[in-house]
Amino acid sequence: MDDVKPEAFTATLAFRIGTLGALVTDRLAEKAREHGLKVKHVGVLAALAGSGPMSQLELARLMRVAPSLVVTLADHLETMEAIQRLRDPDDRRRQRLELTETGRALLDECTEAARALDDDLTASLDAEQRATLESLLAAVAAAEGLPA
Amino acid sequence: MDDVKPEAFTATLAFRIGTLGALVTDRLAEKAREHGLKVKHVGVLAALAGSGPMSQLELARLMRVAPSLVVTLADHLETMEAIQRLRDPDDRRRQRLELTETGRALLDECTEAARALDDDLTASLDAEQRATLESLLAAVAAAEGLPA
DNA sequence: CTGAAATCGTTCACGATGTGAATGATGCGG
DNA sequence: CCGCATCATTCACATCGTGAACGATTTCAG
Repeated sequence: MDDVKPEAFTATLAFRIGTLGALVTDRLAEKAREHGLKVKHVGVLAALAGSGPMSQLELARLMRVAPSLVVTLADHLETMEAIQRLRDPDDRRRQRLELTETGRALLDECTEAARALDDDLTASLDAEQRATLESLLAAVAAAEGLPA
Repeated sequence: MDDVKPEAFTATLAFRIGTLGALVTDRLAEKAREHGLKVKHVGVLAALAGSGPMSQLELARLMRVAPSLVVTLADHLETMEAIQRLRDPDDRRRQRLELTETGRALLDECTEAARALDDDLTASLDAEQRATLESLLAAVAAAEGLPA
């Protein structure tokens, strides 16, 4: 007993998900860069597509990010005309962020790129295993209160 | 047909693994900080424990990190007496990094913390689902050439 | 109605993290 | 022995995100 395996730490879920997450995010960043975006920009587009228009503060909470960061993300997306920034007439402190057609198209392209990445990642898995993995990760993500 | 779901991007494996990875790494960082370490320091300890003593360059390649970063990581770990840095007598350019007893103990504590985190993450899963998830992630990680 | 307090977005200075380009020391091949 | 590769180190730098002000607006108590 008490025979601790040397690889115990790297065999941990926390370590595996962490390192895999970093790897995957790097690759996703490359693809997003081809469209002039960072990963978080795509996160904004996805949030707006998934939850509809919202204020910057709502978005900040959803993305678990400082409100000041949303400013710069929205700035860039607005410049690209991927989103519209409208003062909420009912509360003129709020900026209502809304996806444009351009933004939707951009998101679709990034989604396509992400799917291609998925295919690559799961190349060693059969269809059933892949579906299982997706389902289990979705469950864990949901339990942690992550979007979608 | 062609009815694209709004949540298509967030339902992607790439996005899920990426965001989950960030979340998990943050939590792991908190635990590591209690021991005076960053996550990458623990990565160094784990690598040395798993693959045995090695040079800084080997470690840099294993961790997919710039050699200059290994310098500062090793500096800190050496100060804590978690590793030993010995000039390789056969090739005096190399620094042979080796885990000390202190380092081993530190790694064990961090592994324990990671396991606790794992339990938390998989609280909504039964034992079989958790084992399946671990196995599938290990397969994906292995296919991407990640350690352990 | 009015002034105080809260809310939202914005700006800015800053810390934290990691990289790539020099540099110096050492090893190796002709 | 000399030229070149390799390893570790230092350092300047880019990137990323945060938290503390601040101004504009809304809300609410009295």
